[in-house]
Amino acid sequence: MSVSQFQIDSHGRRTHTSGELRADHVSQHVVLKGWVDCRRDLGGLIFVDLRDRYGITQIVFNPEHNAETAKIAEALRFEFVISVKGTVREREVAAKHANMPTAAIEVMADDLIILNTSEPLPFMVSAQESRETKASEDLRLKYRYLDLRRQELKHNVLLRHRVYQAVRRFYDAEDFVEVETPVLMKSTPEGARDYLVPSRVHAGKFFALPQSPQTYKQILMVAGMDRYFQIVKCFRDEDLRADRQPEFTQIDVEMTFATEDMIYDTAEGMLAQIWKDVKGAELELPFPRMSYDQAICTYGSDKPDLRFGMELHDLSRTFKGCRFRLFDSVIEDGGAVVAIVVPGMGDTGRGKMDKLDKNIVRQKLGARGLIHFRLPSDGSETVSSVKSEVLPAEFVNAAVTATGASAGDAVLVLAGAAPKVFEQVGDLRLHLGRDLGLISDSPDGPWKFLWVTDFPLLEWDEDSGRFHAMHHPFTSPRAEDMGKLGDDPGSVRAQAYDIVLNGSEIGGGSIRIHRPDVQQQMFDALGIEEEEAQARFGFLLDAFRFGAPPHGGIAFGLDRIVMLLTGASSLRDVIVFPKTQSAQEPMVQSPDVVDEHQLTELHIQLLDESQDDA
RNA sequence: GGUCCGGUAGUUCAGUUUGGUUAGAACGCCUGCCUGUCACGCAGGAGGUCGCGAGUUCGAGUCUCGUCCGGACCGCCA
Repeated sequence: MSVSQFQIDSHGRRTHTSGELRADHVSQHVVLKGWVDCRRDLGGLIFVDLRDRYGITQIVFNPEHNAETAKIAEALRFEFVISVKGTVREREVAAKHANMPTAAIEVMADDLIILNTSEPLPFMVSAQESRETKASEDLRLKYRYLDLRRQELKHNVLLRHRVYQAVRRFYDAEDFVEVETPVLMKSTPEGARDYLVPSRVHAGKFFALPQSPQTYKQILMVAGMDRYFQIVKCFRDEDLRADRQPEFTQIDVEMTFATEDMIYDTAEGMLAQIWKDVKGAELELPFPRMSYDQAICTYGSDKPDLRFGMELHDLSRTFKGCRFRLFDSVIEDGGAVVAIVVPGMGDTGRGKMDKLDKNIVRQKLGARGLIHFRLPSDGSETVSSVKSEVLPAEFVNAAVTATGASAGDAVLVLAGAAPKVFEQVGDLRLHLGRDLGLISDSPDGPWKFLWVTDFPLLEWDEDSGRFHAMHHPFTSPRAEDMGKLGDDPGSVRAQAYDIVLNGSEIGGGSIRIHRPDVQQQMFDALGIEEEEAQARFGFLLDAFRFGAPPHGGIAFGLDRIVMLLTGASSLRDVIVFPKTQSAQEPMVQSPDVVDEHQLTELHIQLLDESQDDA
């Protein structure tokens, strides 16, 4: 029989999936349907691993059992779609993959129907190959439907599904209302760049895809919805990273009459639900909290990775008046001298240290240069990278004491302007943590959650010469700092918080402003003119005039959460059809050009390429 | 916008340092043999615009310039 011949599926519906047959199914007659994961043709006997979403079952074709069926089976190749009618039986020889759930049995085929054939594959899909594919990501994205058949990606998709369900179950039980907010909204060019959608009906006007449903969810609070959540796509037209996609999914939450503690409780409850449902893990609640200032001073980051120690030490006082010019000048200018203690680095040679200095500290971190004190493990005298004539030994020893370093450790020191030098040492800490194998990205944890609280409300932007909202312009200042908004905006703390997991920011939120006068003060501090504020956010200011309740909320990066749960190294592995780093989608090849006609309808005229530089 | 790495058979790579015969390997594909495999085995075969374009050279996969694509990072991401 020719393979190309059209086959009618006379087997009827499948009786089982390829993942569920066990020893107690033996001697049952079954119908299985799925893909040929692989085929082992021994000349007479043919073994086929039949795969579907649920698992793999071994099918045996034996010419002595049914010659005609065995003959058809010779034509089977990778990824053919087949229907098999047969009898479950115990395996004569123990399976080599005894850990496979269906390893105890096989199906002796009585009949085989080839439902569809497959051309030779651009890359291997079969289970053995798929644990760690060698295919380039480019190719995998182009043939994403094949990539998604692989164990790893299939697992990620299914896990992501369980996360959605856990989230919905939790919020529903907590009386939250799921509401869909518009995807076509208006551009609010504060922050990230918007994706714009031209309006056909209104010449020269544009919708924008939401960077977040922020203003809508606040208005839902004004509307009395009380508790809202949504699993929602958000869009940002910025450059991509391994953990950044132009369209991504948020778990968006807002609560009326919320305090920070109420938000923390609910968020912790939701995360605990996810971890319980997906990992069977009980998270320890509540999560620890740390202020933004403390995070920067202790870890040099607003998203500290607590999976390992190596905290920062501010040695500015220790080195005060040390006569080492670099330290003295930095301290005099209000900068800081910051150190970390690296265990096991006390015997590291000068060459390696210089390499670290050159390749990492100077090139990658852009810092001024690494100073180090090594404490050999044999307890001999501390070796300083700076000669004692230049930096007296008493100061080196004081530094060693202050950091608590002991034999076998190295003390690494950077000096520079604060807070930048803290961040640089923080990056160095992360680099070394990874380098020394102190960080494990295993999907089994450990899970180190942390709330980072008391973020600054504003940050100074050198380029535009004005303050920017660190979170967003609707974030409420702390009540006690409200008075400083006018004279000393830089020192105002916000009621804003981030939730950090293993050094990744997986969510953030704030208590919002709910009074028009405070919102106006905030716009003033941001240098947004009244007219402009009215044009951009008038609808929100209006809403605040009609009994807006106090409210606050949080949004989680669902993709990042799934990425951490799966141990994936890239967001692209947990998104079914992701964009490449250049924000394109290789399978459908978007974005793409459109007809002149379509453009005309949208009142759009393209600039000449040559005018691009203008 | 910038820095760095990569692009050679359907796929993953070697070959580029030092330019020189017919560009190799593994997997996949095709043919034949093979009745207990599970990375099945054995034998044979087909398969290449060395990303693209210019340049240097007697001669370029290899050197130079440009360009496109992919990736990591910086800037950017309220």
